[in-house]
Amino acid sequence: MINITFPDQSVRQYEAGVSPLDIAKSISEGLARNVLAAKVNGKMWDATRAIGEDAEIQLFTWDDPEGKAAMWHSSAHLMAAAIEQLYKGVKFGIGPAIDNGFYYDIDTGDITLTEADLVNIEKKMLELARQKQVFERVDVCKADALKHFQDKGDEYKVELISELEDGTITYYKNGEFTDLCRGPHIPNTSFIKAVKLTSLAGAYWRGDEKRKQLTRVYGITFPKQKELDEYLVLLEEAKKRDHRKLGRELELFMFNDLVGKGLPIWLPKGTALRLRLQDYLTKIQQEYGYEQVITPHIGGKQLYVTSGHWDHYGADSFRPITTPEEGEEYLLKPMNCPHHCQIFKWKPRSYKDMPVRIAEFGTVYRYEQSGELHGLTRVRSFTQDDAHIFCRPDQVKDEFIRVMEIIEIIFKALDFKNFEAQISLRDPNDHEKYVGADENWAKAEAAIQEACIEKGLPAHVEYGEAAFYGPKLDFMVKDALGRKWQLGTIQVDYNLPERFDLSYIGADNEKHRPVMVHRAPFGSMERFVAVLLEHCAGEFPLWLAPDQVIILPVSEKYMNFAQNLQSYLKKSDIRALIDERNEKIGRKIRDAEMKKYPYMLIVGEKEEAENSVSVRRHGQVDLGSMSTEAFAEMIVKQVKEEQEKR
RNA sequence: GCCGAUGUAGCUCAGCGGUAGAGCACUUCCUUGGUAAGGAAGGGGUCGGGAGUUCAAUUCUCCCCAUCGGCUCCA
Repeated sequence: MINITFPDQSVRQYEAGVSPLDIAKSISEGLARNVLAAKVNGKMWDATRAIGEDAEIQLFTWDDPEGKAAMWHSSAHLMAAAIEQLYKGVKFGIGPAIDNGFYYDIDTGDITLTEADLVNIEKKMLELARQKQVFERVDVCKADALKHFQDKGDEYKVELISELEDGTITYYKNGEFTDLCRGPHIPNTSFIKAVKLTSLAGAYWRGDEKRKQLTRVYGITFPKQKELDEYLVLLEEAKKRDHRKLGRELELFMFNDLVGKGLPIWLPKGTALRLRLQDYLTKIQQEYGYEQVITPHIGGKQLYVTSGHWDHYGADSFRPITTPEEGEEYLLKPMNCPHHCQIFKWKPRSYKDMPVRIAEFGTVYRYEQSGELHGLTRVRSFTQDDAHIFCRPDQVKDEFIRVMEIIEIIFKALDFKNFEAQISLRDPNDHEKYVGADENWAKAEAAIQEACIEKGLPAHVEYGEAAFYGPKLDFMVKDALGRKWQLGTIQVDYNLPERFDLSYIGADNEKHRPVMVHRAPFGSMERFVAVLLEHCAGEFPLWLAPDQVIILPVSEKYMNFAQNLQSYLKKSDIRALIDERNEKIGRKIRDAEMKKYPYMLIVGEKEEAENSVSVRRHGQVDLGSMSTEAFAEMIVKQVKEEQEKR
């Protein structure tokens, strides 16, 4: 008999060789029907795999991320099995589970898969799934494994196996399909009830662009058709919220081939929105002791040679701008930090002046690879809500806390309720590859973690993710559809102060090296507006909406009253426009709803007589009428409350 | 940059070896209205660009450009 310990620390006894599935059965039939995988003594384990010794066990169902991973990993095998049957002679790379489903990289040889093939593969997968094929785990020795895949002619698997240690190699077989795999897998294929292959893409073997490009097939599976349907609805919803679509519909921004790819143009309404965001942040930054600056869009090449960016990124950037003058070269600025370093250096700084906080909405230009461009989220020119804080080493923690406060205010005002942080620290095994003194790093890393704890910010630590020049803290928000986006960032930099030989005079009358902190609560205006658009589906908070109110006269007879109303509202800084079209009121309401204006004011005979407005809120029905004064007061109050949601 | 797909009116899209169509939007007229599409008429396209095949190319082929889905990269 062996002792099995459950997550609640209770212990039960079982025969040696019992499987997690057997254990589940002993608890309840229902659980047994749903167990997809398990963790045994900290190792991922098949539900059907025997346990030979005392163990701590955790059972996973579809509701656990681990259960989903097992399901999707098994689905990848199922898809490979289907593809192998449909298309002879294909070779397989790797096929893992991912956040939302799975993929398999396949060398299809002379065959080109198209979207149309995906439907056939889906059908085949469902056919195989219904056969209730068991996933059988087999231990193999390296020599046999190599021989098996060499005979099959699958050089990708051979390469993978040759890198594995003998004695650790396992196959999983389902039906006629055998794959190199460490598992775990679901008990059998019948759990896979609904299949959707989502897309086809090219992917380099092992992510190396010098190697062969394989065809990557993405898919997702579910234990119930209903869940697939729900997932497809979610995808539809995401499509509706696509910021590129909303950006056009709401007339916020545009792109133009003549201007150039990846170069967004902000339209009047988009600009109004962006300026409002900038003003909001500027005001907060003033409270937090920032000084606003403006620097040119280009900088001398030598600036970037000194900063080190030229060596690092110069070859993959926009080419230098030359002038009639021999040897004179400028670069479009890819970041604002070198300029700001010059501002710090411009006059002697005392320890009493620190920290110096220099802020700029700085537009930068980066030559992103053309295939990487995407709406407003990946562009070649964007404006960072940048600031650089030059401080003493003992001030790092306090500065982090202050920046975190700003980010919190911003996120709250924009209704991002869920956010968390990722702390990126050095690779503990290799301190060599980082610049800056070891003790400073240690101090800053500790400061960041303490700051998170003090602010009660949920954060997880990633080792080895720090930049070579310093540790950082990134903010991830979850939007209304539960998607995660990386927005704000705070980064410590030991590199630039060194390269630009920045210093301040300490109390000891000696020169000291300041610590530089880069930070951008929005990240970039472009990216932030994109995320905000998708988060609120274009229904901006009232304070931000480019147009807050639309006045809908019932007929042309009331146009005069509408115009007077508009100017009256303007006195209270309420942004209102009038639908002057010769259309019926029902039509005007419909169109105003589609344009997502927060408030509609219907005005006709009655309103004119009473100097009142009939109010309708976007997405709601008639709210009844109120006096024009009461309406203006209500809007002003609401805007104020939204902005002060701190 | 690489793989694949796409590119037809401002938008969403249909069509096709015989040089274009719908809906919405736009303009004008009629209607002057009360909480999600009133009616009529009209204007608008070198069918992404270039070359080739053909009696004839928006349609077929090739090359470019842009967009989309991925890969890679991200100071």
